[in-house]
Amino acid sequence: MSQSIAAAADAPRYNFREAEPRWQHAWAERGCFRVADVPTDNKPKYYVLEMFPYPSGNIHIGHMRNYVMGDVVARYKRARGFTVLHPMGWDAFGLPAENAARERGIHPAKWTWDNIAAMRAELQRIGLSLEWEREFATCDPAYYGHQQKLFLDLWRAGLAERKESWVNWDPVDGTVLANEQVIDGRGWRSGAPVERKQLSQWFLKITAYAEELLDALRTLDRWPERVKLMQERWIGRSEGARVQFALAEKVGDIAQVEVYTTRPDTLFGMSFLALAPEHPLSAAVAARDPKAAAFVAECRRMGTSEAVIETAEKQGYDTGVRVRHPFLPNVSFPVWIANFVLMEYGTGAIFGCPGHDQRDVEFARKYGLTVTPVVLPPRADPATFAIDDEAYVGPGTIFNSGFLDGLDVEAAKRAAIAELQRLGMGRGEVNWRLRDWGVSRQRGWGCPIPMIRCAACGMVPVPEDQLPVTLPDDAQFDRPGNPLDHHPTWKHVACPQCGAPAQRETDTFDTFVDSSWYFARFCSPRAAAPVERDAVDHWLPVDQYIGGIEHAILHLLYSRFFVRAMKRTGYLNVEEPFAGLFTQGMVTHESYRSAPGPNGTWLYPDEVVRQPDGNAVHRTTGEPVVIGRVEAMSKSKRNTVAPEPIIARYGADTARCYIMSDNPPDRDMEWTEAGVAGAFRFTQRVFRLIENTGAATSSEGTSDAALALRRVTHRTIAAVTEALDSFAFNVAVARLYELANALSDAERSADAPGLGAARREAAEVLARLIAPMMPHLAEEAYKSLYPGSDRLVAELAWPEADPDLLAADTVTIAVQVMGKLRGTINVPPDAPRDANLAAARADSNVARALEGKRIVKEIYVPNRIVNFVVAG
RNA sequence: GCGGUCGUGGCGGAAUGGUAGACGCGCAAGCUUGAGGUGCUUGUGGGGGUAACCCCGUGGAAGUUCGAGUCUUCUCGACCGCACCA
Repeated sequence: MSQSIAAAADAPRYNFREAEPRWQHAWAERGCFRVADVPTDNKPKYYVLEMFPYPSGNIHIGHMRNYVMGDVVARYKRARGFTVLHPMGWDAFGLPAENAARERGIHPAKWTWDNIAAMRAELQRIGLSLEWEREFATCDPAYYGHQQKLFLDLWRAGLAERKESWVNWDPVDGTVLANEQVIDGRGWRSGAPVERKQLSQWFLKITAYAEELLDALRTLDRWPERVKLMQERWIGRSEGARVQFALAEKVGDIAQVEVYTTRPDTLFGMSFLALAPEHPLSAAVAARDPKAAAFVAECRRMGTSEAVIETAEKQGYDTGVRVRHPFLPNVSFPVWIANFVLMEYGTGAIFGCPGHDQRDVEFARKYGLTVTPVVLPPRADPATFAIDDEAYVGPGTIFNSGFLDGLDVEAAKRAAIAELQRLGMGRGEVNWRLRDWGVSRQRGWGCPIPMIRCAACGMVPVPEDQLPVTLPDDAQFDRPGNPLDHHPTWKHVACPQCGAPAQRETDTFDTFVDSSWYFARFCSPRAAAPVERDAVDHWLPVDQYIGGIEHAILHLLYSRFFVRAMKRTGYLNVEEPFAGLFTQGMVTHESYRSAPGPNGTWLYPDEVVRQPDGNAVHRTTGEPVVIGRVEAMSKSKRNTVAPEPIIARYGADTARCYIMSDNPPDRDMEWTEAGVAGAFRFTQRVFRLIENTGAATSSEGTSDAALALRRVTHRTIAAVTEALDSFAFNVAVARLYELANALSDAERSADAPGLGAARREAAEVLARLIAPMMPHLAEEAYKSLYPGSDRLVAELAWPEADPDLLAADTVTIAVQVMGKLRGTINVPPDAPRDANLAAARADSNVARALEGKRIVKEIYVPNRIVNFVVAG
């Protein structure tokens, strides 16, 4: 025993610094991860993709966690017999490159390509099973030229259009923002309060697919429920009615106002009508009423930001105009302009029913408008029921409502709509919260929109033989605004139709366009067309997509739209881009400050040393350090850990192992030095165990010890397989620890017949099962078992569990009395019920618990449990 | 406000309605070592007992069940998303 321990301690250490690059080289040389655009093998396909990175300059731990998860899946599926597509590229357009250009005078292209080179090298050191031959960057004309072609096809198909619209304007970035890019009324990047502004912009008609995008969510059974819910709410279907309200007298040439409502059943509870400040009638009133004009201007200045901050503060202006009630021609109501009415939703006008809408009651109470309840809650008394400051929005019976009286809410909705239709004053309507996708950006580092504005011909598409429209090499980024617009020559071209001097569109696409179809381009990245039909037909949809929850709405919804648009334009024929979606959690870390509160400066983890007592001090000064919260890694709090030094110190496999083993992949993971060290010990231990097994020999035959080890080995195969199938990477690693422990125990037991062979089998299985998580170590360990072989684990099939060895020779049955565990019995599997019950009763502890009691029922679950229900 | 997720040892976490705490970290004792940020052994939910064992225990309360961490209802707490959507 002591001899083998000594041997273990003296065994050479696994030299990952030498081994990891060597195996990476071997995989590349063999082309282990290369597949054809249109494979001719008969193996099933599997497309695994991680959300491609923005080339910011460095790979961070969050990236690494993302790509390692994808790599585990890719390597596992490959071993399971799939032909696996696993590409990587760069989401390379974006603002940081322009900022670098502005601040440091580097051209965005150089900055971006330099970052890509650095990050590619970092990724390669992780040992990911990526097919680098497919790599591309979206800032390459070889990519974005195809995007321009796609856009022109969408435009011809009526899925792209130019329209005047109210936009969210970021005054700091000087650009338009999509609704999705406005967070709490502020620009998602600049953080500046967003203003309302009317501009002519390019839009992609995602609303044309609103219903389909919503309905198809039901088919995405391998998507997280919460992502689907977020999309469902974002698309925002509502059923209601469009109602026309005639003005008592015309304002300008406006004679009526249209309203959208989900509560036509409460029309008799109306007490006012409210308009959005941007509504045409508001403008018409403002044109003749300076006070109204001032109110409208005030609303616009507040933009969306103030409105959010002062959610409770509703403000309105009584225009003096009145509208007639559709069902009560002799009754009219005041028309207000109100800051809480949104022009973008519905018709930009609402009818106010304070009794049954919380916003309306707040508005009515503030301005002294009438409140008439029309829905009577169950068991309420119609004579006394009243609304104070709380609207009643529950179910009930309609009253105070003429022909609707006595109906329940749903029946009244139908009846009201029918009556509106009969009167020609309205109709039922489905409304959507989703708006069209504004894709124009006033930026110089993005894909040019391939359109030309001609004074005579209007908007003219760039002829396809002139694609790609490339960015100028000499754009100047040293002043605010759009560099393409400033450029002396770039935008000046002849109109393709009439030849007259014309101007290019100087806006570029929202970068979300770039990432909305890259997964399709990966199928045939060098094709002369945007995609090669055979390739996308073969590979799409992506079988497993992995990325951050922050893209739950924007990127995923846009991609879902793009697949539909590309299907309509004949590029592909799938319904959805991503059949399976997995959203991984963030990587967090403790934060450190030199002193409590605002006096303390943030310290990097490298500067801090933890003391045995749990306190921390500064590495060089020895000053005490304040340990702060565990939170998302961020540059400002300096609580970041870079993969590079970790890999240099412990090796890629150790980092990979730690990342996968620490906790479930969809939860946030706290990065700790102790955790990495633990994983490092495991990698070294696995190597030593397998190395030591290489020479193990023993007598022929078999023994209990050998059989036991073989059982553990095969159970581990089954358990790891199941864990990997269900994304339970942490459980998979735990099972590998168990196998390593069993192998370690066997190493120390006396030689028994067949044990040497069982150890070799366990060692080989261990080497192959760790491969998805720790691929370099797997190769090195396998090589030590088969020194003469040139097979790579990366090319081997997944081990198969032997069913005979999965079946136990004895099972442990728990014996309960009244549901409480009183003992266990070890019996042969599938033993007869009576024998097991007898054995259970015979257990001394069980017998004691049963003493003096009468058994009234015996619960028996074969191979699992016995439960005696007793009385007395 | 609306919607959702999650509450299990000191910590990360396991657990098809069937032996709660696998596996790891940490900790403790011991062995190895010139040394230990090494290797190894044993122990480690709480309480009681020399022990065999017993009692308690998955945020809280109730329910369904022979049996609940798991299912149902309510409740408390943490986190996330959306938010004047008519």
